[in-house]
Amino acid sequence: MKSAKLPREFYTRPNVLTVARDLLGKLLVVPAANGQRVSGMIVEVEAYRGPEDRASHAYGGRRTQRTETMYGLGGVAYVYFVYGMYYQFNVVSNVADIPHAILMRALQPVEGIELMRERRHKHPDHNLTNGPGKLCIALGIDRTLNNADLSGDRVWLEEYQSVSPRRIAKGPRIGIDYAEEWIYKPWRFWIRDNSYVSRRS
DNA sequence: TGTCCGATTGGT
DNA sequence: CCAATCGGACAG
Repeated sequence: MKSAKLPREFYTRPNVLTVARDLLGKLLVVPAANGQRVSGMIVEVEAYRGPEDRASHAYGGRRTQRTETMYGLGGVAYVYFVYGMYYQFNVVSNVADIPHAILMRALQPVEGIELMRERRHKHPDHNLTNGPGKLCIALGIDRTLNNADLSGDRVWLEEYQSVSPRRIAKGPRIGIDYAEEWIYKPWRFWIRDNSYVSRRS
């Protein structure tokens, strides 16, 4: 079957948890410099629901140079830099001025695996894209892709595999110990038993 | 401008 | 368990 980029309407839906779950099984594609497709199936995500979500960068309506991307119309990439060395790739959802976003936490490599191995030097295949920082390295994602339109040709998502609700697991998000009561929201979703899901908690 | 700290990772 | 490593947010 022919793959098509997900339509704008996929991203602009109001419930960020629904959009997050629906991202599982989709293909994230980032062409390399030579045009070669490098891609992975999304197997783990986390939803961030600003402004009420204490874990979100947009908590309390915080609107700065960094968070501005999340206030745009759904269907763009929100890429930011953390811990002095890693990028994180998010998909912005909902309509303009509602700062919802979904973090890609893990992928299952699909295309361009040789290039991923080079970029993730010395790591075995199961460790190429099983974490939010790792998948950005493997796919060559950096801050130049911040605010990139997902209907454009620099980065996009496609239909790939359908995932039945039975196969979707959920639990608390990772690495947000500062988020008070929002720590416990089960807004992390992953494909059950998939060996590329990130391990840490 | 100064301080604090992070939506992580890899090595001890 | 902990260091690496530096930009963002915010106080002053």
